[in-house]
Amino acid sequence: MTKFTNPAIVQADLTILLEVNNPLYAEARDALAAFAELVKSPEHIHTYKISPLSLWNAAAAGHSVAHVKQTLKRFSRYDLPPNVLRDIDDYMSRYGRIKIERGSAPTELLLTVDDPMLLTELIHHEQVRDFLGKPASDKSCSVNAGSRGALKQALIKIGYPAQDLAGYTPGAPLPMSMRAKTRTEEKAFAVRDYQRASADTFHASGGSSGGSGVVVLPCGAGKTIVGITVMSLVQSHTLILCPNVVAVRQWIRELLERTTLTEDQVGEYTGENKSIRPVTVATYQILTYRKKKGGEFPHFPLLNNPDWGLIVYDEVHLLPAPVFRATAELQARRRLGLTATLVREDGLETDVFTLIGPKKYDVPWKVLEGQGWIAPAECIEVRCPLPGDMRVHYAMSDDREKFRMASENIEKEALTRALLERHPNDQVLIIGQYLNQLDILAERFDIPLITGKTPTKRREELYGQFRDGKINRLIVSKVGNFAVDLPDASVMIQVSGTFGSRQEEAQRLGRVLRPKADGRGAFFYSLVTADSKDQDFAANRQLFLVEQGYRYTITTAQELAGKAPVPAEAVQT
DNA sequence: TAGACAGGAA
DNA sequence: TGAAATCCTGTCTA
Repeated sequence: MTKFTNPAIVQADLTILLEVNNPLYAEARDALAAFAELVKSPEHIHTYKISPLSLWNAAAAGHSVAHVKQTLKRFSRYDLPPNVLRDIDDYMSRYGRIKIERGSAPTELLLTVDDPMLLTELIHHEQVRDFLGKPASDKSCSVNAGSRGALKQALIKIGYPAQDLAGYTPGAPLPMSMRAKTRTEEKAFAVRDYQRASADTFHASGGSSGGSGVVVLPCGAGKTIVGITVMSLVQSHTLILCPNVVAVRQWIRELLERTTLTEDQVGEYTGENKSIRPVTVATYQILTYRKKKGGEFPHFPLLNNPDWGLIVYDEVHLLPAPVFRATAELQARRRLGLTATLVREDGLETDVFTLIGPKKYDVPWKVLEGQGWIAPAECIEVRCPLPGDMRVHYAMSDDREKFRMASENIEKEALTRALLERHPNDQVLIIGQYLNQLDILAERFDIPLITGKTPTKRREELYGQFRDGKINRLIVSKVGNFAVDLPDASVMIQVSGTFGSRQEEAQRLGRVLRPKADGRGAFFYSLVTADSKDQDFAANRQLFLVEQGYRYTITTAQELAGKAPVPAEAVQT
């Protein structure tokens, strides 16, 4: 059936074109998010892509083939191309055809399939056969000891993701529960509905299939609480891995504040402090540390400690490759990945899916905004041209130089000045990629600058002043991407960003999303050089946020000069 | 014995 | 694609 008012055009190459200025746009966007990925988001028509992985994630989340097809039909303008229906059938039905289950002997694992032919194929497949033992029946076959992770990786590589139902080792028991009030301040706190729901879904979904996977929530939505709630469900010794030391300390603080765990039960395992306790919080880096290139990993035994019944991967999108490899060996432990943006720019999404687990739960950021858990935000891309005398030079430069020139465009200085004047009383963070550029801005506007070289003491001092409102402007370099202790602001001005990292943009927006006491919205300005590499990469950076329901207003310096800032509530889509 | 700092890694 | 940040360890100083 053809319905010309529908917003989507589904193409035979598994891409979907979605018309933005259509009454059904928002509904279609939210429905597509379950099984397609946004790849381009120019003003009028957005492009989504259906991939095998996006379909498997959907299947793992419990969406049926019929549901996916139905969704496409509902929003599609034209009849669906027959091959698209076939591909959806084909890919999605593969999820669940191969299962890994517990055998009759305690440690035995079985690979089972729905069709003897498939088993024959696998037993003879070059990339798979080494992980398999003797056939147990015409539909099952033993799995070589220790090959659970490697087998799953090999299977997904040949297009057959395995459903892992073999369950988990319980780990050493650890009775613990959440407190009703925080420990030191005795403030009452309750686990929010979506936090409870993500923990329950992770822990319980489908019986033995529960217990490994990823929960996706924006910064400030309380991912730590999700982790802690899961711990209180699992009740076993737990290893928590974090991207940096500040995050390690934060976890420890939260654990002590919000659970019945005591100091002697929670340990820090970092360069500074190496205590292993029933709950141990470590950095990724200490695991990947090697004395010299190609040497051994002296801290790996921490991972293999048989007591862990649960391993939590904080910011799983930052997981380094060697930890992946180690995780392949840990498939019998429950694994919880936490992240604000599941996307990885290095294409290791498949490894996350296979070795940590499928996406178990996510809530579009806009939904949390609607419930008041995060502040409404307006995203504005402000474009400015290169100065006239730079254009010839720009035209003659190679791509690398072009990006740098466009990023450091001197016109951004005037633009920043205009934006600062526009927000005289707000807490404003300026964030950028190049120290040179930030140095110049810091000097021009007399604003303190924090970079990687700034000693911790000075950082804390400035963060503190900013938090108390003693200063209301701060310039930060890439430190701002990772610093969990960065204070909240209501306005962020991004003067330059990396090549096109979607997760970076999301993390940065997350910084201004904490709900404001007066209920006002936040502003996220991204300064971009018009018609340049900068503009191309900015478009890529925005993808994840557009997928989450944010709309970027594109404007110019001149347009901006004429308008007063609009409260974000008034411009919500 | 804590803190500061340099150097190497990924 | 490149720049910048982080972490861990070892060494030196107070």
